[in-house]
Amino acid sequence: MTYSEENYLKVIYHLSLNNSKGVNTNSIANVMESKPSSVTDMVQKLAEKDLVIYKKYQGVSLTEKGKFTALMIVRKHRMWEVFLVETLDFSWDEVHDVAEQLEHIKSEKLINKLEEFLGFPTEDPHGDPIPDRNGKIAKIDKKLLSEIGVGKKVICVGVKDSSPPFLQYLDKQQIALGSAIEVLAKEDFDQSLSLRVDDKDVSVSNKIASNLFVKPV
Amino acid sequence: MTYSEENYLKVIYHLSLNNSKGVNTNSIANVMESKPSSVTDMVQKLAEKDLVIYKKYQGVSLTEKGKFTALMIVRKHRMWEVFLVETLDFSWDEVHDVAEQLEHIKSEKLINKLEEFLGFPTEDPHGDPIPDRNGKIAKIDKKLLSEIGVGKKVICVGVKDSSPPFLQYLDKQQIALGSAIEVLAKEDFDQSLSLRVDDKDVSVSNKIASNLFVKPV
DNA sequence: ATAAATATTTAGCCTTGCCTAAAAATATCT
DNA sequence: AGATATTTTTAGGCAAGGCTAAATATTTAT
Repeated sequence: MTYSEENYLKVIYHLSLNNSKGVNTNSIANVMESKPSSVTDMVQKLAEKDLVIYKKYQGVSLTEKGKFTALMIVRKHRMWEVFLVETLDFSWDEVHDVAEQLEHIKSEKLINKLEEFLGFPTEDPHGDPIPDRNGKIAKIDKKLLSEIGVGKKVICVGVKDSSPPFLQYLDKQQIALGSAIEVLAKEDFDQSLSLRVDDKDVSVSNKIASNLFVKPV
Repeated sequence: MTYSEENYLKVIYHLSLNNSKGVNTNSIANVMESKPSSVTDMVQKLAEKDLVIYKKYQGVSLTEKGKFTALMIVRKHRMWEVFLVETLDFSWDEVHDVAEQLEHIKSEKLINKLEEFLGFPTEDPHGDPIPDRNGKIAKIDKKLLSEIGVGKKVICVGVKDSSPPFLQYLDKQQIALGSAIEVLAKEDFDQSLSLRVDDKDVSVSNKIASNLFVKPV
């Protein structure tokens, strides 16, 4: 399994979570910052190795084998993110690029020992679930903050967008995983929210609220 | 800098330590398990990038830039070995292959944070020195056990050969870094040694003694 | 000093993973 | 339904990094 094949499987996995149908060539190319023709090439190779199911013009989907492989890459990525934040004191907006590299290290023993050292974490620093060694993912009960009614109290449990600018914005507003959030008011005009976060009052746009996962308290 | 280029620089660095002259094509090919013609190709590319000095038929040597790059790879390799043994409980004969992968992770911040977490180690689990972030190596005063006279007391500080079979042999004989060794006798016939290791009496062949580094107590 | 042996380089080819441009299939719009 | 737009695939090519076989230097041995 090459570095490149692993990246394709990972991207196809992530795109499959939204699209219930086959993932199309174009969207893979967009995410990978490559060209549709390159995607066609690689997808045909992956199909020959029984990692994806592919019919011309019909999009791609993962086989069981392909899905498991993708899950093990996601597992490694998220586990390393925990390590970087918990053990090496990286901030949550700095870990992605390094984890993109570390996720390709091949050693089952390494990832399992790391998991043990970290105390069997079930979520990464952005609140995304970490697959266990069998590929099982603990389902997390979460909603978008934008869907929460006025007066409700919730706890912040994850981010949908984990780009550095968004994470840095949250840092600035002192919104973190675990923060207690109460929805004080919702503005009809632009769906912006007035919140009480821990002890502070904060106002956030609908776009922010649509990228924050929360769970009922 | 590609994965492959990094491996060439590392191999050239290690071979330079013995040969004071230029490193020859053949020996690089042997270590890399590739062919001399492939080495010629790559060495020409490295020369164009000012990482090595190369004249046809005259062997290769590292430039300052190439040497620093190689030292940073050695630094990462040995630092990760410490992490694997100290933090994740790998044994010293298991770490090499994983460290070969980890040494290519590109992030200065990562290696420096890791160094801090590990308490600024100066040697890896085999007693080899870890270059600091400027490429400086603490010189370690060490001799081969085979050169130590009868009656002398020394401490085991490193291994010359760090292949799993040799390391496992040492484990079996309970010889580890830090072990106190007294040379009780040397056999004229085959240069084998009678040792007292910590509290146990052990006999080792000259081949073993020629692969163990010790320092005077 | 020259012949034989060894080491190194060159030439030409292969695979991987990517690209552009052109062709073909599918989707959309009126 | 038919024309147009979009998406996808095919064809042909390129760079990296490797290979074998043949040519060329260098070293060693007589």
